[in-house]
Amino acid sequence: MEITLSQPINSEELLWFLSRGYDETIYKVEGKSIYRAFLVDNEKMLVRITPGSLSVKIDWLVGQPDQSVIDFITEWFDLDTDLSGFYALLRADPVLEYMADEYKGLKLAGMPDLFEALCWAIAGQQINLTFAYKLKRRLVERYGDFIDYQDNRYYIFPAPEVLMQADPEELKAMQFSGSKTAYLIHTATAFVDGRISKEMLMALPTEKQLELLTGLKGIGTWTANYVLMKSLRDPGAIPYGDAGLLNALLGHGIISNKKELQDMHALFQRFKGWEAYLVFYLWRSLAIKPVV
DNA sequence: GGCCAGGACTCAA
DNA sequence: TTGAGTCATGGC
Repeated sequence: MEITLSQPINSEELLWFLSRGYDETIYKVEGKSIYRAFLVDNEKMLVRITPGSLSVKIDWLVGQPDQSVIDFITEWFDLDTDLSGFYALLRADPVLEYMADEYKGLKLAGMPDLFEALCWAIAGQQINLTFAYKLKRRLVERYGDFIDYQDNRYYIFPAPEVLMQADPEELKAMQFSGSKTAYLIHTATAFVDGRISKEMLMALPTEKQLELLTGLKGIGTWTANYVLMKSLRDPGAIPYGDAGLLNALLGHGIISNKKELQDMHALFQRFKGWEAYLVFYLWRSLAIKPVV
């Protein structure tokens, strides 16, 4: 089946971003397609997603076409958002205007699954991304379900019910720190207890969302905003303090050191309503070469 | 070997 | 509310 788009997307940029040299566990990019397994009503599915310019092709390799998977993919790649407002702001900025052409049509790749987004953020706190992906792989391979298909194994992110009961010693043996171990189990427990869910968050205003998230152990300002950006798709979310963000701002000469952030705040002020996209594009700019 | 990594916590002042 | 110390381990 195919999703028809009203705005063209940059599928090459998307595929490149999704596979940008890290060892991702939860999906596989091969050629011009993305492979990902899903669990829908206890049924495991495997799809091949092939983004074009004005359409996204989805093939069910295992299972039957399912609307919830289509919705997930639409959200994952932010297919419905029109970026023209963002590009108008970029073009008005002498330092960042190049992004409007160079990354044109690049959609913010999100993480629709809130639990996965939180776990990923916890795993990635304060460590380099290469190591963070290693931790994620160990976690998913140990606790996640999977589908075997043509010599490949496709993993599904573990459910909170499973992670809640993980043995802390086992997590530590996978090189999760004591803190990360505790945070992961606390977070999984909060999901199982019904203290947090994506639906719950979606019904709240931003301040209450941040309050609920940062009320969980291990979820600080950075993580809370990170998941608002990647999972709730709050266009105004900014992961304050993010190391990559600060480095990108330094690289572009927008700030001159990591402690004086007035110019960063002024920049975001100008990008009201597109802050999350600005962060995503700044992250994107880190990936190939530092822009000096 | 030292600094940094897509931080958060606790505790003191 | 701000700052220092702590956790914890790999990557470069």
